[in-house]
Amino acid sequence: MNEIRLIIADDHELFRNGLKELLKKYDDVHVVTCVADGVAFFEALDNEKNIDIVLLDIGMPHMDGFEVLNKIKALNASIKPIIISMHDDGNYIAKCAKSGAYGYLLKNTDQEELIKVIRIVSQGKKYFSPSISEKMINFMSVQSVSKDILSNKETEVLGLISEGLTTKEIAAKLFVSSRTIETHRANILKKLEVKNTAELIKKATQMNLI
Amino acid sequence: MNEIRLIIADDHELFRNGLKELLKKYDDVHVVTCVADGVAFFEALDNEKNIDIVLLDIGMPHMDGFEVLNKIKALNASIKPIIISMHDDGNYIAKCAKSGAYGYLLKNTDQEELIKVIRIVSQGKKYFSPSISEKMINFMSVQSVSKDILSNKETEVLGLISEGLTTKEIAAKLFVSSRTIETHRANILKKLEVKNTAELIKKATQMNLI
DNA sequence: AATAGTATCCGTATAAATACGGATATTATG
DNA sequence: CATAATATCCGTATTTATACGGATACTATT
Repeated sequence: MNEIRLIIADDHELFRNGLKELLKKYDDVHVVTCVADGVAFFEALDNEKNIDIVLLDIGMPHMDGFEVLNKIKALNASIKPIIISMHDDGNYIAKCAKSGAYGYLLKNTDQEELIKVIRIVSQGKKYFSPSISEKMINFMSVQSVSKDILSNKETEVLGLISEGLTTKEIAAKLFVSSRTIETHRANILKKLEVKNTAELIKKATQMNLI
Repeated sequence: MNEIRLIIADDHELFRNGLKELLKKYDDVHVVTCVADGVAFFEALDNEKNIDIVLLDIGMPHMDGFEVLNKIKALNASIKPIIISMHDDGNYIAKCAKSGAYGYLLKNTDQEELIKVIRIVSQGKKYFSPSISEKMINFMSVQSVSKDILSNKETEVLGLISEGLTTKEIAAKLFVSSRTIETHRANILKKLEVKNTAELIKKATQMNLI
């Protein structure tokens, strides 16, 4: 029988300890240690090896869950993070998915769900429950209103800008004068209510325009 | 009994007609019309009113599924698109979710799943099956390797750049000389292997850095 | 103690972007 | 048909960004 070794990272002592007690019931799960923030978590990770899973709270002091996720990802560590959050914002969920979370649970999840996700994730599979996925998908589509504020040409120019082409290069590519592209640029900035290229690309990305 | 009125948009005649036949079995579903591409779809939409759902193929000539999705979204139409695709790339799935799809089915889905999704979506709810969601989530986290290539200061500067601040403004904000920020900028461009701000912001977004 | 990485600063120069203001031909749209 | 939006073009001026090359002080790590 392979024991699942996990760490609990949550700044609420009661929750942390409760969770630990609760997991004692399951023979295949061993809570190696509990920590109260991201910094302590990485210290613990240095001492303990062969950790399979971390149950990770998002809202922690010092180094929050997002930072921990990103750092784990950067470290290329084999530990698989499961987020335990109070919030079911699609925003949060999508961020966690992007940052490499293997699961996302709400704090009011029932035990069956919790142990189920732990077991699935311990095998290296990701699991986001249908209701969580739904929240995320809804969020993803919320953004972006109108692709229509930009004209076709403007959209085309925006695409080329985002690829790093300069005004001159774009002009050459589209067989028009640089002044034309400059005008397009100016109009795009105006329409998206931004003041320079950096902000433009950021906003366009958010709006799903490129 | 509320009849579900739907349009089928797919460039493969056999598939289109087969689907239509198949849906005849269900009394609550009425296939209003079938079209072969996006342009024809919008023409049909002009003539027929009260369409609830469109079963939408991604790979169509003239105007493909993505474009149709985006246009529907822009129109703010009440019609709810369900994607029927041959591909289960997380990439495609995520794009569709972003573009407002209400469902995503593979072409080898079984009938039960199809009619189930149609009925769920007809009530205004989105439905992406667990296996489809999983593909998408896996894709989302694939990107981004190292937050570590940038130093702390560089990351900070990058964040401010992405908010549209100029070099001078950033310098003032961080109480250093403009030349320092210029150097940071140059180093960031070098590290991310891009040649200007536009490309920088795009790449940073993809890498989940901002 | 030495090395590597980071943060800070400087000069010179060119290229590119942004801010004004104005104009015409074509295409949609009411 | 008239109006509005679009794509195209132009000038002038200023501000920013990018490309070179070089330097010092601090920190952390070997």
